[in-house]
Amino acid sequence: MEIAKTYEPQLAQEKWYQHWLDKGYFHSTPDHREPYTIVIPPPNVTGVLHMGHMLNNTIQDVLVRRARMLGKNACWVPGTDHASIATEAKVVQKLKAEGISKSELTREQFLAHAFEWKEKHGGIILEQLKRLGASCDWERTHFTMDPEYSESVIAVFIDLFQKGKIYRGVRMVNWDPEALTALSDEEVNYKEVNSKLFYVRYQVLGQTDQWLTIATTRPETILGDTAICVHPEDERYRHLIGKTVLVPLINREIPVIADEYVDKDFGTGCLKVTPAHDPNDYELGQKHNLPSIDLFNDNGTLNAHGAHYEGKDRFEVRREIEKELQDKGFLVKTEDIINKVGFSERTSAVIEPKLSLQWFVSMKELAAPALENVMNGNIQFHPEKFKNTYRHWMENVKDWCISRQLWWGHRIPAWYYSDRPADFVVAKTQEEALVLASEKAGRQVVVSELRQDEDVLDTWFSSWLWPISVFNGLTQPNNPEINYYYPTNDLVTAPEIMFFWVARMAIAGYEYMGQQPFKNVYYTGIVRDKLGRKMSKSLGNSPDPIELINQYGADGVRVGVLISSPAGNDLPFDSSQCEQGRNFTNKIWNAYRLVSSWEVRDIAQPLSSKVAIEWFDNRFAQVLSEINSNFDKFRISDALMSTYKLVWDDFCSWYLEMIKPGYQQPIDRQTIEHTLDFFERILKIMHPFTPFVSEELYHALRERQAGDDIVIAAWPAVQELATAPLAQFAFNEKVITQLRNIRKQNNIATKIQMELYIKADPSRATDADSIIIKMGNLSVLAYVQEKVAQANSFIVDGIEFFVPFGEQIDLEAEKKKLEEELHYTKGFLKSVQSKLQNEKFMAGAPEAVVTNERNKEADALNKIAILEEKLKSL
RNA sequence: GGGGGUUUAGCUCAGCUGGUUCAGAGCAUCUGCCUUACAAGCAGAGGGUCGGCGGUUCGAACCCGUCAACCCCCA
Repeated sequence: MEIAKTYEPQLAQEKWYQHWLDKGYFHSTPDHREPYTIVIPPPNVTGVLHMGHMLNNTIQDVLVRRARMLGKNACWVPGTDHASIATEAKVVQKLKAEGISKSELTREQFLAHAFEWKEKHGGIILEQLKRLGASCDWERTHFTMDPEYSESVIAVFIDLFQKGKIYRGVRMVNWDPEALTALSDEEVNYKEVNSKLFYVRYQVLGQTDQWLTIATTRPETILGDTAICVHPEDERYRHLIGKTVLVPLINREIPVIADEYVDKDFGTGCLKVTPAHDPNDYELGQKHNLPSIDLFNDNGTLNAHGAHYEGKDRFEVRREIEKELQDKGFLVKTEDIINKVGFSERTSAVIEPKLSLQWFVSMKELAAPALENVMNGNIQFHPEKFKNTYRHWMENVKDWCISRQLWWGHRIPAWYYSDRPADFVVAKTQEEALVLASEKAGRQVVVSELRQDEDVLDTWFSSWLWPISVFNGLTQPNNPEINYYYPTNDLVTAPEIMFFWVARMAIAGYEYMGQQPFKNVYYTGIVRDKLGRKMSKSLGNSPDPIELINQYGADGVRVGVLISSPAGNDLPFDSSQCEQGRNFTNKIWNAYRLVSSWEVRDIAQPLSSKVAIEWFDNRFAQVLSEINSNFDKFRISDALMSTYKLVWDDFCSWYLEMIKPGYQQPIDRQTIEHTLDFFERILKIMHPFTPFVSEELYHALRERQAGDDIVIAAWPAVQELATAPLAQFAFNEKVITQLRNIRKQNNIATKIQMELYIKADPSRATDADSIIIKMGNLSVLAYVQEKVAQANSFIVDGIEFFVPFGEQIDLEAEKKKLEEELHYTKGFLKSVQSKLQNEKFMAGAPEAVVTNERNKEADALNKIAILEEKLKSL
């Protein structure tokens, strides 16, 4: 049968993925083997695959596939995250497009729409992962809002509340006036924008014409001022400390206070303090016991404190108040400045710092074991440098605001039984809440009085339980699965979510399992485009991974994203890398074409083949241990590069060429058997990187019994290494390269045979000379006592080689070449000798180093003698 | 403003305890080849004051100091 000249990946991909699924190879259940567990960083349920996922999941699949081949019980748990704010924003948008506004709907109606959306789009991303070849245990697919998962989230909330770790408090939060919710700090993007700095003067009370001028970018908040603050050592304002000034337009009296927080050099050195609308002002307000005046409604319009601006939008008020301040003589001047403003990641609305009643987790104590166990290495970070960042954050950890004013998510299990904020209980169900409320209130509370908190929990409050709850470790403690799979082995994720996810999983792991959730954390880099920009949907610079797979094959893309992606470093992605990956799959495909084309006969084995087999056997062992050690150190791209070179250079360029029979000649049985064995070993170590082509060729290579598939084949064992064949080959390689050079320089075609004379004792002859004869296409290889005149010559490891000149000779060129080499060697000798003549070197350097230098000197002297003699003879 | 990191070939990166791993790899480039597995290929070659300056040392890409550029995180 004719085999295609190029590898066509698509058929193999469908065929083998389905085969693996049919055989249940990815499904894991606890057994006697050592477990190897990875939980996927759950992508947003309605997301689609982007290049970041591609990189991240390829790495996980490589690790899982190798572990499986190493005989471990490999379990890769997939799933999706409900991603409360992102998903809710998408649903709101979709409804808006249909002319439905969220405010028209009840909570139940909205959730019905949301679930419908989730059913339609959820899981798309998981199907895409299958295209990539991800060997997840799909029977274990989880979703962070599955009933049992939700149960564990609520249980943890209740537990932490009972332990006093969850509290309700008024805090300054990032308020999104469009989505009408608080956001975590991580959901706010700060951008530089062009703003105006307004200089506004406040009259000092009791003085006829004394004014104090402040600078602000937010004049609309003037109505909420409750103090003016200056630096205590600022000579300009010292005399005003303790005095009272009047807020412009409304003439409210506020004090002038002093605090070192104020930057004397910014603006006028006077700061207006609006505790309700700025986090720093809030701190100042707390410190100085200032009242807070909240000016805004939730949607960003002004409330009754806004006086005659009540009901108008904050930005409209900014324009109007500028004019009024100007008209009434309060505006001194304005300046253009650039400042940083926070925007909502989801709605792009300008964030309004806002005081509100929210739920918090008190972090300090909870975080302690999670910090300690990363620092002491129980949890290892790869690369290690991220430990510093982690420590810095964990040592300064702040309380975690976990409430979100959304509907899509886990609803906070708090029940209020009156209008007083303190009158609530935390309970799993309404029935339990009723009992607790009655106890707490000291009276019989009735169901109609109970009102559940409207907020849902931050998404991360569910994903921090991921490694535990995918095995139902909280709802069914000590079940066989959690006991077997937990702690998991490796976590592969991006450094951006080190704090909101990795750190919090560690915290939950110690709090609820008394153990770390994973042993290693591998941080991937950010995928960037050629210009170094982060790949993002909004920039439109991210290629569609599925398109790439269609174009280059899944194996090609996997190699493409891994080939230059060291841990923790950004990956500058270019589709040419996928081309390199595709070429690699094609290379091994063609190696198979070659091997399969040979006719096998019972003939004698050529000596060169015997030597080649011995060499490759050892070479394989050598590279395999390199690959293993790179994997152990999580140096995935290095492991890939070693594999790539072993396949391409050692196996294809050297080994196959060495054993290749002449055109239309048969091959002997011994050699082909060894070759098939090598081929199989190579496919095995390729498998984690290129699962499809390796499975395809594994089956093409030999008849396989049912159940003999490479995906579950054993990873090759490391054999003992004989160094002699490797050294011999390295020597021959140099000789062959020199011969090729001579061919090239003298335009001698490959098919023309050459003669080679070696000036050395014939006892130096070895079986390996057959390799030189074959690869150099020599008619003669002979050992001689004297140098050969009229010949190209070269030196390898101190031995002279001669290739007699043919018809055309270029004496001048040969002479020039020798002179250059002589010049270089003399320079080298000089540097070595100057070292040896340096008394300080001789006194300070260790014996071994000195011996080395002496050897270098002797070698150089020898070489110079040979070169000089050769020059004379020309 | 605070913290962390990076700087080695055109690009992306290795380089272990300071010394024969004598500055390396892959890609790209150049030259010659359609040699019967593969032009998605083969063979060969060129290319770097290891960011600058100063120091320690017999010896520095590696240790110390300093300056510079870039990146990330937090505020």
